[in-house]
Order: sequence, then structure tokens, then C-alpha cells
Amino acid sequence: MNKQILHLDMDAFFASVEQAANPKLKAQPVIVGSRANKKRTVVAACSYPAKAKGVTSGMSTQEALRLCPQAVFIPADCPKYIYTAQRILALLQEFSPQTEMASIDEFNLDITGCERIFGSWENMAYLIKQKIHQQFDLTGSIGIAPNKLMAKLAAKMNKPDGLLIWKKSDLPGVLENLPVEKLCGIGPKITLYLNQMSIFTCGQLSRAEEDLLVSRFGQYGRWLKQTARGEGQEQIELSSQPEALPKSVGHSYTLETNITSLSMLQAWIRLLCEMVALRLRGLLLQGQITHLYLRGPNLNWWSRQKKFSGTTFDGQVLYRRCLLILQGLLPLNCPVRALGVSVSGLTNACALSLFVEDRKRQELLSALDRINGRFGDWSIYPASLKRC
DNA sequence: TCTGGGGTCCTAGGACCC
DNA sequence: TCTGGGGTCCTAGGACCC
Repeated sequence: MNKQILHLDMDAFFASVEQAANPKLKAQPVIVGSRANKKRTVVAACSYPAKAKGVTSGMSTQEALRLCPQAVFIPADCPKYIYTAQRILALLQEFSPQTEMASIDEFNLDITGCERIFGSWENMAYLIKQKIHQQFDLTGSIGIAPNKLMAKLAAKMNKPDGLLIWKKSDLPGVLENLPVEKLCGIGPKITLYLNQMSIFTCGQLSRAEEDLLVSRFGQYGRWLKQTARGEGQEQIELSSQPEALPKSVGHSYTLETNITSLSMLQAWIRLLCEMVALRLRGLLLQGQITHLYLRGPNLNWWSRQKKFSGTTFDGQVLYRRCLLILQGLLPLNCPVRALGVSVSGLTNACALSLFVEDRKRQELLSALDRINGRFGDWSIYPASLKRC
């Protein structure tokens, strides 16, 4: 049986959640910033009145407020958005057990055969939209197509509060004149390369020589051609299944002013190491590969990573590893604008160490986490962090 | 003084082993 | 005496997503 996938893409999700929580913000231009400080921050989401003024996600907040000075600025409250997304997921699971949370504001449902229960896919989609509006005071756009990528495209092409249904036979007509950059997975760089090859539309991409695409883009070239023909993944990765281990856990931070002092840089690295380690312990994970990256005033990144012999979830150990890696990035030939620490090569954290010293350290970390968990993060922290 | 922060996946080149 | 080629691991970095 041919698969049919429903993709739900919530409209201006972060901004809409804020408006639902505070009705005074309804119909107002709302800009949700990635953090509280308006300096060196970008727009995480904005309401449709702000979009109408030219504000887009990813734009610097300063630029957004210049375009739309009357906008209400709200710092992002991620736990609130995650909580709402999980409740939406639970609602969708009542419609189809084959449900996947694709990102914080996107969901995929395998609705193959569901038209027999709901009368039609259209009826099912309207019922979902109605329930979401009733329960959350939110809207979303729905796309229905034979695979996830095409369903997502359909949802995106009819925003906000839209519904678009494509059968397999509709796809060639839809894709023929569609600009390649509209496909999820083709960003600005690839678009530029394709345009240089005189490929502008999905129709042209679908007819391009596969060998040529593979020689230019590697395996990704094959994917490009398949996608342009409307082929894509049908398999839903069930959100009710235990989640796979994340591949990496990290934190990065853009400084309010650039720094040149090595000791200040080390203090910031220490803080990030503690934050990463806290997350690792919260997720019951430990990691072997440490990754340190620095960003200069020209927004260029330098990064170094190293695989160490053992895994860790200890901020102090992580910091020592970062200092070793930092040696490879010295001397700094320009100020540092931002920095990041991440850990990969993750495995589940094992039970208490067999070694007494390690065990004492683990007990100390566990006590720190309990105190911070009870009184708020960073109620207690290493003295070296006072410099940040 | 426009440009955050969380990720994933892929590729290329060098080192090393057999 | 000279030295191929395949496989794997490690690392750096690019591109993309929300």
C-alpha cells in the first residue's frame, strides 16, 4: 500500500506560545530572541505582524527592532516550548500511533489507511487543526504527501494555518518549476553551486546527469536527484520508542564584548565545561571526544577536537582536556567573540567507579547536582567561575 | 560595531596496519 | 631492494536544519 504522511508545522511557534500565554500580545508584532540580552542576539521566532514588516528568523535582533520598532521583545523560554510540543505530540498520538516529533515545532504522522476512519485525509487534517486550536490556542499548517520531505514541503508552501494534500501523481507537476532552494536540505551554498551548473528548478535537477551530480557533491548528489523527483523517506521514527542516545552534547556562548585575555578565555571555557558536564550527568551520559571551538571577530571558527582514552562527565576533567586542546589553537592572533565546548563519543554513564578517589569525586558531583537541582542551577559552583 | 545556540551528517586527508 | 593497495581510525571543516 502506498504510504501517506501528514506533516504538521506549527505557525510562528515560539511567538504564538507566548501570545497564547499572554493574550495582551495577540495581534501584536512579537519577536522572540534567542537570549535576554538584545545585543548580539538573533530572532528565534516572530509573529506574523512582525514578519509583515520584514522580520525573519535568524535575523539580528537589532536589525529586527529597526524594521519593527513597535515589536514586543521576549527572550526565548525553551522549557515552555518543549512542554507545549510534548502535549501536542500526545494529542497527535490519539490520531495515529505512528507519530514522530521531527523538531520542536514539527511532527510527522503515518496516516496510511486513516482516511477510512475519518472519511478523508482532509477531514482528519481539519480535525487535528481544530483540536490544536481548542486546546492550545495555536495554529499549524498541514501537508499530506507520499513521504516526509514532500509532506513538509506541502506544509511550508501553505502557511499559516494552511492545508495542502498531494498525491503521488501530483508531484511531477508541483516540482517541475519549483526553485531548488525550496527543498529542505538545499541551503544557500548548494543552491549557488547548482545555479552555476544552470540548474535552477527541481525539474531541471531531476533530469541532471546523476554522475555529474555525484562527481560534484558525492553521495549527496544522488540524494539531490532523488529528492527533486519527489522521492523521500516514508518511515516514521516513533516518538513513543525510547530515544536513541544523542550524538553530542555541547554549549556555546557569544560574549558581549570580545576578549583577548587568555585567563578570561580559560575562565569562560571552565564555565562551559561545567555546563556541558551538568547536562551530561542530567542525561546519564559520559563522553570520550572533547571539542573546543572559538570564533573570531570576522565570524570565522577555529576548532580542534581530541579523542581521549576514557569517558567523563566531570567538568574539571573536561576543562583539563580543553586546556590541552587549547594549546593547539594558541597563540590567539585575534580577539575571541564566541566559544563553545561539546562532547561526543557518548555512552551511558556507568555506576560508581571502582576506584576510591573517582568514587569520592562522583559523590561530590552528585551532591553538587542535587543542590543545584533544589535551589536552581549555579547555586553552587567552582570558585574559578566567579570571573565570568 | 547585523549575524545565537542547539544539533546532525558528510567529506577529505593523513596516519597506520596488514 | 623497492614499495601497492585496501581498510579503518582520527581530525578538521563544511553545509545544513530548527
